[in-house]
Amino acid sequence: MHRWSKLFIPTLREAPADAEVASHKFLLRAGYIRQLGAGVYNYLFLGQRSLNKIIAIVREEMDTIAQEFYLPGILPKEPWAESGRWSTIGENMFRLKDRKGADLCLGFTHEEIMTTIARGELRSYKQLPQIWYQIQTKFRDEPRPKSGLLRVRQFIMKDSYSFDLDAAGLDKSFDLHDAVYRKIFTRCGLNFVAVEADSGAMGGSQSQEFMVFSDAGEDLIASCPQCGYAANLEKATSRLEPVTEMEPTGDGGPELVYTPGCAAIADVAAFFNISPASDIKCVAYMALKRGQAGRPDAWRGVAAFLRGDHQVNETKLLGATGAAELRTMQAEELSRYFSGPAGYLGPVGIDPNQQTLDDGLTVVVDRTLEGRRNMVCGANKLDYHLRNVIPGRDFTWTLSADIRSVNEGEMCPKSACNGQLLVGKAVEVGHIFKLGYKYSESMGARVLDPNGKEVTPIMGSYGIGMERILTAAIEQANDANGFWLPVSIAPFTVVVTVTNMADPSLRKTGETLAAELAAAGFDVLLDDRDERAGVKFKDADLVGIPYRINVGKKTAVGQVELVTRATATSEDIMLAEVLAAMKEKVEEEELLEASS
RNA sequence: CGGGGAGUGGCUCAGCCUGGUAGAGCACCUGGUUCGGGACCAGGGGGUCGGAGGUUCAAAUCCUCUCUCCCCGACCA
Repeated sequence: MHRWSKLFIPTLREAPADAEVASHKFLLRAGYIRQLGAGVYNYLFLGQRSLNKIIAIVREEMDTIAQEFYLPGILPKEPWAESGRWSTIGENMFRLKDRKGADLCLGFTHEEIMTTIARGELRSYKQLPQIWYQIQTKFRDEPRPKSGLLRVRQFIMKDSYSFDLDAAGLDKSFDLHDAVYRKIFTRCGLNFVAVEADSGAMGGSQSQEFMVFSDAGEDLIASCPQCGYAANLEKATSRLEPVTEMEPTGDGGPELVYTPGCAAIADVAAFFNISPASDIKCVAYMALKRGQAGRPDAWRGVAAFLRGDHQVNETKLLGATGAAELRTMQAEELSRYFSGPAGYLGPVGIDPNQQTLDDGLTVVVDRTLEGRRNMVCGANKLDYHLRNVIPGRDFTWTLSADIRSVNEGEMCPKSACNGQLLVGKAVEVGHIFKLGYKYSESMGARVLDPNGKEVTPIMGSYGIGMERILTAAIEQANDANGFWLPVSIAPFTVVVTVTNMADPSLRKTGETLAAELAAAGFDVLLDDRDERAGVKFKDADLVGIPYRINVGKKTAVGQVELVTRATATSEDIMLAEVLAAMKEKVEEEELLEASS
């Protein structure tokens, strides 16, 4: 049992002006955390207590499929140089030098380090599979830390790594993680969804994120309410309604039309009286091509063409082109690749590269343009557009790919489903993905297979952000007065609020009740502060404890109030029945979690 | 890195435009009265106004530089 009067729980009546999102405000107001710097926080008593519970759940579940390690947070340069990431990660890695001048960095993720262990020790297929994990502090010099604990520069991560003999083995390790992650998030009371995610330009065949819907989230998720399809917008696809094509004019060939002042899609659509879906828009990028085999990096022009009512998805475009980075073209670059001004760029008359990211202009068209007819596009000439343009007949491209973001309301991509997609913001709490051979290959991890042949183990990498779990839990369960956590991760299960400590009988009843609850195994906080009842109620509502027992006037008739924070409901209960009632409450909650 | 905003007791903020040597509410300490939804009265402690430089008789206030934090974007294995 803990006594509030002896604890450091610095609640705030008002949220600091810096806090914007709900979880940030409440973590501060409830005395869970205090800020030390941008994206760097002190975790105080309640915050640490909750995190410890989260960690315990993660550890307990991970132990069913993996072995816990603990790797250093301060790391030498060499493994990173071998994998190539010392140079590709860039500014997000905290770097430092030791007294001898040797390069070091702070742990950002541990693929390289785990791989050094694997290559040093694993010799035979008989030793596979291996799944190794750790729960450890990670350091990332984020360009923009934000939203309290949501995006920080130091955080606690459960990261695991699997080593398998072949792809089938990796599938199994991946599926084990999928199942365990679902258990973990369920036990933490999160209302989560598993979504398909982009696996990045660096190989990797499958990637899945675990998301909790919240407006504080930084990712956009497309989901189908009918069939359960869900994907990160970076990956999501959809089916489109058929488009009514325009009738050709004149001889049906491209026709130059004077369109003064019509640089924006809306202007063009209005001028021709067409839907933006019949217009072709152009977004011009410079793409960074990584130099192969010691050759230097180079910026190459990329023109993306897609429907006027669609938006380029830069993650998809990165994947389609294999570029390392994208940025939009600047005026002087536009004039190098195009003859016309911005607003009048079009695909007709352009000579696309044969090879992606070669010297000239790489032309990428969105798949939805293929098969379309009689479209309108810029004429690469100020104040002129072309109509009757047919992709394939009137222009060609370097490659055609899905490079657009789906929009809410489009049809679910599953052919058997006719649901309409929803798009919502979400917080990423976990990510599992199949790495492939990138690290094992580059760093020389090898084992002998049953035939005595040397083979490279295939890897997977899996992460959970501890603070993200806490943050997401708060985001999904708060009101004007505070928040409530699931019993499993709350710092305390129940707070016993003695409404008036000056009354010896109330004090004694509260003490006895709290002791009984503690003896029965509940995490009990006794609010024995010499404060007015109103102050105690406000604090109790604020700090995330799911249940409260008010020891007040009704003790005269042998009763206390049991308040359920989530529903803000109160029931009068005989003192003798409190233990049973609390057990019932907690069991109900666990059942609810288990069935979700 | 681009754009915007903010740094004044622990918190929320006023004062700045138009220089004259710092205030309110909450919090804190003491005493008293209260005691079921952030009480009241009285007394009290606490601030080199983010930092450096400059202008001036005089700077929280004007000027220059700088640091930090927040928001939008870029970015985010």
